[in-house]
Amino acid sequence: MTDQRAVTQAALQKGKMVAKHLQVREHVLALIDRMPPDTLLPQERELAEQCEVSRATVRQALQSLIEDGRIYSVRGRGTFVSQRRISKGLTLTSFSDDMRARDLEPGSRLLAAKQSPAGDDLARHLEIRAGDPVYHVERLRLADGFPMCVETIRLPATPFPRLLDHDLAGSLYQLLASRYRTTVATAEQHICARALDRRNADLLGVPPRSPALQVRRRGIDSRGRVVEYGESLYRADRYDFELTIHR
Amino acid sequence: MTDQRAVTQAALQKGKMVAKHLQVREHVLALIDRMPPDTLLPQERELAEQCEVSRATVRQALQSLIEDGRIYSVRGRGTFVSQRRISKGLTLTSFSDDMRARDLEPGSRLLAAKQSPAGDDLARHLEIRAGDPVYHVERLRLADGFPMCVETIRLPATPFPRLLDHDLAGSLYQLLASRYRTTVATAEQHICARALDRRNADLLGVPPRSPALQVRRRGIDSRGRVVEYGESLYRADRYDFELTIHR
DNA sequence: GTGTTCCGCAGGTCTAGACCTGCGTGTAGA
DNA sequence: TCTACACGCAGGTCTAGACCTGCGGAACAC
Repeated sequence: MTDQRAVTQAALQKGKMVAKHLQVREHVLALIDRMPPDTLLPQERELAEQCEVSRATVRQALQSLIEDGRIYSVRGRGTFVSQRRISKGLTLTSFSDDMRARDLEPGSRLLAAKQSPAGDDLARHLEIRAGDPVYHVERLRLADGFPMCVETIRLPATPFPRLLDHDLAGSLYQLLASRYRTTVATAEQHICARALDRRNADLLGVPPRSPALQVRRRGIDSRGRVVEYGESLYRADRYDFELTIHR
Repeated sequence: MTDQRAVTQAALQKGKMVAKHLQVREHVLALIDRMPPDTLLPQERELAEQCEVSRATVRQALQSLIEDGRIYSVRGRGTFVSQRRISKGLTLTSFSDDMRARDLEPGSRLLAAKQSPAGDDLARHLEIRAGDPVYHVERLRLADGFPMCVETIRLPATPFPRLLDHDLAGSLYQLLASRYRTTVATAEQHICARALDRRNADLLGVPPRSPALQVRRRGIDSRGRVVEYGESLYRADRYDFELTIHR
């Protein structure tokens, strides 16, 4: 299969082709798209032949789909299409993605953006030293133009020089990824209910003391460094948090 | 490596040996146990030699550790030890377990237990036919003797004959497991904030219109059948929901 | 002093095979 | 009729290689 290889490499160099296991993944996704739950998929050896790749590559693709809950496999029997249950909340998404998944157009209004030294509490959450410089970004997040949540994010300033000079209206996660090569790999979230104070109620356009969903989030990159500590207050009447947990 | 193979197989047959990739995993876990964060691990080819396995097997082990957040890898540089964190996995726990994890003694006061036919809405949630018999169990859940949440659970009656005859003060999940051999394998949860009405506020011992965390949960067993559909209203001042999500 | 280029390191992708093991079924024996 | 065993299917594990690519440092050039 040396020719095949040469073709792949050449294409990859031109940036016009993706890894084979991702191609197989797409192929299988297209297959299961028209299949009812619990339908038997072609066996791994067959898929390998169809896609002209080795079985190991097929297995890599299937593994990723299993992790996504799209398919499941039973030893000795085969691989099957999963029940089509919307399992949102498992994936780590930005506000923008989250809104788009709900068929809403995300928007943003910057309320504040400043830099100041960290207090004891904030330093503990961000795992930095008290007094280290920290960015504070506060935004009113909109869905189809209507207020959805008030979001306050704090980031350690040192790893992200001149962050506040960028456009802060869009996805912060995207900015961190494109400008600073930092991805939030893990997030610890605390969810609780709160009554809105006057200011936040006004911002969200609801009466004071209305209930809100408070999500405190600590974002951690793949190296285990804390990159953000944020707090979001969602309008209770417009937002709920969905998640599916297993075992 | 045919001898090695024969040994492995013989041992596996006797049930005295685990898969090699799991052995490698343990090996690496032992290594990183004495290492500070961001320490460089031996390279994959070296580990393969140390453990006398192929590089693919090493990679399988490392992959599982990356998914667990124990290590991270940087292309072209190597694999490193992650920051040490206690990641409270997204485990499916009962109220009782949940409270014990918070060092609180779980309790319960039965408010209602009855059987009635399912309406359209409830039937849809439980994936049964309208009119099918359904148990309704309402309980005030206590932590160290103080009200923590009001919980309403509905279960299809058919799979659980004489459920209401049992003691309903303890863990319902435990009852389902011990008496009916049914385990909730998956749960879909919707979390939102609510203002408490008069009745529930009284039950929880807070002023009316106080905010509460509402958790609606659909429990599904390993065969994909809906086992329960419940709704819990937690006192916002005493409860928050923690979860860690990975990308 | 400051880019720029080159090179080596180490992880990422992929192959073509081999063998193991759980599961279901079909068939033969009790 | 029912149990037991044999067989085949299909996923699970593993090997020994090959080549790609991002990263960082060193050597070189301006």
